[in-house]
Amino acid sequence: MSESRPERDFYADVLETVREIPRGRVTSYGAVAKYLGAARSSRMVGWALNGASEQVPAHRVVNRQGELTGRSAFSTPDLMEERLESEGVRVKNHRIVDFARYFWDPCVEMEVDLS
DNA sequence: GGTCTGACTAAAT
DNA sequence: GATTTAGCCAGAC
Repeated sequence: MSESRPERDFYADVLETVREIPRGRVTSYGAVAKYLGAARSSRMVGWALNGASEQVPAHRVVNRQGELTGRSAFSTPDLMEERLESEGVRVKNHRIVDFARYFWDPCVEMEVDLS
Protein backbone atom coordinates (compact mmCIF):
# COMPACT_ATOMS: atom_id res chain seq x y z
CA MET A 1 0.00 0.00 0.00
CA SER A 2 2.26 2.71 -0.91
CA GLU A 3 -0.49 4.94 -2.01
CA SER A 4 -0.07 8.21 -0.29
CA ARG A 5 -2.20 10.30 -2.60
CA PRO A 6 -4.29 12.91 -0.81
CA GLU A 7 -4.93 14.43 -4.20
CA ARG A 8 -7.44 11.78 -5.19
CA ASP A 9 -8.04 11.72 -8.92
CA PHE A 10 -6.19 14.64 -10.37
CA TYR A 11 -7.66 13.90 -13.75
CA ALA A 12 -11.28 13.83 -12.61
CA ASP A 13 -10.69 16.89 -10.49
CA VAL A 14 -9.35 18.88 -13.40
CA LEU A 15 -12.18 17.86 -15.67
CA GLU A 16 -14.71 18.69 -13.02
CA THR A 17 -13.25 22.11 -12.39
CA VAL A 18 -12.95 22.97 -16.05
CA ARG A 19 -16.48 21.81 -16.56
CA GLU A 20 -17.58 24.44 -14.05
CA ILE A 21 -16.16 27.25 -16.11
CA PRO A 22 -19.01 29.56 -17.09
CA ARG A 23 -19.61 30.40 -20.72
CA GLY A 24 -17.67 33.28 -22.12
CA ARG A 25 -15.00 32.86 -19.47
CA VAL A 26 -11.49 31.44 -19.55
CA THR A 27 -8.88 30.30 -17.09
CA SER A 28 -5.30 29.15 -17.03
CA TYR A 29 -3.73 25.79 -16.34
CA GLY A 30 -1.94 27.19 -13.33
CA ALA A 31 -5.18 28.51 -11.87
CA VAL A 32 -6.84 25.12 -12.06
CA ALA A 33 -3.71 23.37 -10.87
CA LYS A 34 -3.45 25.70 -7.93
CA TYR A 35 -7.09 25.17 -7.12
CA LEU A 36 -6.36 21.46 -6.93
CA GLY A 37 -3.26 22.02 -4.86
CA ALA A 38 -0.78 21.33 -7.63
CA ALA A 39 0.22 24.77 -8.84
CA ARG A 40 3.54 23.39 -9.97
CA SER A 41 1.93 20.65 -11.97
CA SER A 42 0.23 22.92 -14.43
CA ARG A 43 1.47 20.63 -17.17
CA MET A 44 -0.57 17.78 -15.81
CA VAL A 45 -3.68 19.89 -16.14
CA GLY A 46 -3.13 20.13 -19.85
CA TRP A 47 -2.38 16.43 -20.00
CA ALA A 48 -5.60 15.67 -18.15
CA LEU A 49 -7.55 17.73 -20.65
CA ASN A 50 -5.88 15.77 -23.39
CA GLY A 51 -7.94 12.78 -22.34
CA ALA A 52 -10.99 14.81 -21.46
CA SER A 53 -14.39 14.28 -22.98
CA GLU A 54 -16.05 16.79 -25.24
CA GLN A 55 -18.24 17.68 -22.33
CA VAL A 56 -15.28 19.51 -20.91
CA PRO A 57 -14.80 22.98 -22.36
CA ALA A 58 -11.07 22.57 -22.68
CA HIS A 59 -11.09 25.47 -25.10
CA ARG A 60 -11.75 27.71 -22.12
CA VAL A 61 -8.41 26.75 -20.65
CA VAL A 62 -5.40 28.61 -21.92
CA ASN A 63 -1.94 29.37 -20.65
CA ARG A 64 -0.93 32.23 -18.39
CA GLN A 65 -0.48 34.56 -21.31
CA GLY A 66 -3.96 33.91 -22.63
CA GLU A 67 -2.53 32.17 -25.66
CA LEU A 68 -4.36 29.22 -27.17
CA THR A 69 -1.37 26.98 -26.83
CA GLY A 70 -3.53 23.89 -26.69
CA ARG A 71 -5.36 24.53 -29.93
CA SER A 72 -3.19 21.89 -31.57
CA ALA A 73 -4.68 19.21 -29.35
CA PHE A 74 -8.18 19.78 -30.66
CA SER A 75 -9.72 18.06 -33.62
CA THR A 76 -8.84 21.15 -35.58
CA PRO A 77 -6.41 23.89 -34.53
CA ASP A 78 -9.07 26.47 -35.27
CA LEU A 79 -11.79 24.85 -33.24
CA MET A 80 -10.53 26.37 -30.01
CA GLU A 81 -10.53 30.03 -30.97
CA GLU A 82 -13.66 29.43 -32.99
CA ARG A 83 -15.52 28.24 -29.92
CA LEU A 84 -14.17 31.06 -27.80
CA GLU A 85 -15.32 33.65 -30.26
CA SER A 86 -18.64 31.88 -30.39
CA GLU A 87 -18.97 32.45 -26.66
CA GLY A 88 -18.16 36.12 -26.83
CA VAL A 89 -14.44 35.86 -26.17
CA ARG A 90 -12.39 37.87 -28.61
CA VAL A 91 -9.38 36.03 -29.98
CA LYS A 92 -6.60 37.58 -31.98
CA ASN A 93 -3.72 35.68 -33.47
CA HIS A 94 -4.37 32.63 -31.26
CA ARG A 95 -4.42 34.90 -28.23
CA ILE A 96 -7.29 36.12 -26.07
CA VAL A 97 -7.87 39.86 -26.16
CA ASP A 98 -8.09 41.41 -22.71
CA PHE A 99 -7.41 38.04 -21.16
CA ALA A 100 -7.57 39.39 -17.62
CA ARG A 101 -11.11 40.52 -18.32
CA TYR A 102 -12.30 37.04 -19.21
CA PHE A 103 -10.10 35.32 -16.66
CA TRP A 104 -12.04 33.04 -14.35
CA ASP A 105 -10.34 32.01 -11.13
CA PRO A 106 -11.85 28.86 -9.58
CA CYS A 107 -10.37 29.79 -6.23
CA VAL A 108 -12.41 33.01 -6.22
CA GLU A 109 -15.31 32.82 -8.62
CA MET A 110 -16.34 29.48 -7.23
CA GLU A 111 -16.95 30.89 -3.78
CA VAL A 112 -18.59 34.04 -5.04
CA ASP A 113 -21.04 32.21 -7.20
CA LEU A 114 -22.04 29.48 -4.81
CA SER A 115 -25.57 30.74 -4.46
C1' DG B 1 14.40 1.17 -17.82
C1' DG B 2 16.62 5.65 -19.03
C1' DT B 3 15.72 9.70 -21.92
C1' DC B 4 12.86 13.25 -24.19
C1' DT B 5 9.11 15.84 -24.85
C1' DG B 6 4.99 18.22 -23.62
C1' DA B 7 -2.05 21.92 -23.70
C1' DC B 8 2.85 25.30 -18.03
C1' DT B 9 4.69 28.49 -14.53
C1' DA B 10 7.75 31.06 -11.82
C1' DA B 11 12.16 32.47 -10.65
C1' DA B 12 16.70 33.74 -12.11
C1' DT B 13 19.84 35.96 -15.36
C1' DG C 1 11.89 43.31 -20.06
C1' DA C 2 13.19 39.26 -22.91
C1' DT C 3 15.61 34.93 -22.59
C1' DT C 4 17.04 30.83 -19.93
C1' DT C 5 16.79 27.43 -16.22
C1' DA C 6 14.59 24.63 -13.32
C1' DG C 7 10.56 22.03 -11.43
C1' DC C 8 6.47 19.05 -12.34
C1' DC C 9 4.59 14.37 -13.78
C1' DA C 10 3.19 11.30 -17.21
C1' DG C 11 3.37 9.16 -21.67
C1' DA C 12 6.07 7.76 -25.80
C1' DC C 13 10.44 5.79 -27.80
